[in-house]
Amino acid sequence: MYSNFTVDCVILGFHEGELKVLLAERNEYPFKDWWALPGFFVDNDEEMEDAVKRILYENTGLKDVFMDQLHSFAGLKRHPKGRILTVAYYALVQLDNTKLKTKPVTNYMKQAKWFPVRNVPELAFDHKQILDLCLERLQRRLAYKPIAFELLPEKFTLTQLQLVYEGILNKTLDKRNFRKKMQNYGFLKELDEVQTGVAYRAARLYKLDKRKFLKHFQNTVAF
Amino acid sequence: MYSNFTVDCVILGFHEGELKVLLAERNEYPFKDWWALPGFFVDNDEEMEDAVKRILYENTGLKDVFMDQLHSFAGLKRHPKGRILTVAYYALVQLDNTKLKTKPVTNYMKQAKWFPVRNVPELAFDHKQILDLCLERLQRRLAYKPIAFELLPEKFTLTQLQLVYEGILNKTLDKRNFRKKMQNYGFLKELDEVQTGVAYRAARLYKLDKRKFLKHFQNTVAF
DNA sequence: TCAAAAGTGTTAACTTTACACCCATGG
DNA sequence: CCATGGGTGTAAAGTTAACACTTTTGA
Repeated sequence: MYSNFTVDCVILGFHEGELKVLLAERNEYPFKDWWALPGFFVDNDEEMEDAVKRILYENTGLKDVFMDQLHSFAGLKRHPKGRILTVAYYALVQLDNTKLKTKPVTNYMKQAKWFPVRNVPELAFDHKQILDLCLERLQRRLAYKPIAFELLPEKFTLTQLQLVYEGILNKTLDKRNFRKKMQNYGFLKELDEVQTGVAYRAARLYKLDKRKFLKHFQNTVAF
Repeated sequence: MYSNFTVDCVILGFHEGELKVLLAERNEYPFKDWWALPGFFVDNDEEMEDAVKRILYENTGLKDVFMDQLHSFAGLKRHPKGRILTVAYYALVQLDNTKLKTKPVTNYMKQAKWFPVRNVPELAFDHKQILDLCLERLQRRLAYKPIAFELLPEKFTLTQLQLVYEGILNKTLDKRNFRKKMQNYGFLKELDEVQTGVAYRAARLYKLDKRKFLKHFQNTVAF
């Protein structure tokens, strides 16, 4: 039994040097055949976060991902059938090649597909607005939440980390300054391992020390 | 005709060197006689922001105040009668002595009263959680939204401004450093006026140049 | 041996922090 | 003339920004 409100998910991954968002092609009116953020009604006896997890699983096959609430939208005209309140979330997944193939298992959508966040097709409802808000928030939260790390595998190189920062901030950064700053924070653990399978000099791998990260940023506000 | 969701408002003002929140004493079950954030069901044909404005007006007699959405709460157990989704907002008002007297005009509450934000009575529902989240958000947003200025009259002294910053950040700041920094930003207009009615040297008055403020902070993110 | 990306240091500009006294005013 | 808060500068420490070349590796 469905409640009267929905959740919509901005599911983000990082692939080929780009930030990507998972969109679903709708198979239902209104906006049939349009691309939209994955979302659906929350069940009556279901916690909102569990609905987000369910939608995430239905669309990507993934569980246990980082998520955070974004904003709620309840405009009287946002849905042609009358006001439907939606609570927007974002979720960050570790996209590798094995996870690129999506397999939507519901019948209210035809397919799901990853798009570069700054090059999406026209979206249903107010979903473009939701996506834009999400990107703006990520830029701010990047400074005090482990957002970049949730988009990367457990072990990563500094170049990969820099590319994620650049993708979210939508600008290029200086390599030396970036590495110096990251290493000075003290929450990166340098591993005794290097990349494998590359045709050039293999880069050192690092891990996030989440305890130190959170400690570092828990009280970071202006002044 | 009411919709099935509510808005709850963290209404904040600044008075006597302290950040204060307006609380309402409930006159209805559940939580009859408890203090709570002002809030109510949104009407079916009413925009959510208009509901917030309505509640604000009912509780304070004020219109045209700064407000912003905070977060939505939809826990299955947050309301004893079953899940009721609420969208929490905060609103910032310019509290002067003429506005301190509150006059709730609804019958679902007995009275409204201003409390220091860090010394509130036990609150109904999950309202303490909402208030705490609000204070945390304000600390972050203070750095890039004109929050402090919305709590002050149009013309204010630098000491008043510093007190607001201190109230929100919940710590004391160095007077010289604060003034230097604020004046360097360049968004304060120094007026040719000074305070009146004080028994000591009158302080210079300033105004916010909102255009310059927004320009200054529109692109402020880490790196 | 070449192509590709890894890795590395210094300097100048700017920002932040710490700190204490004299001044102007009204009562 | 005194109590109260208004107003002001400097130096040291820390952070950010700009900038280019050598090294390692696998194919």
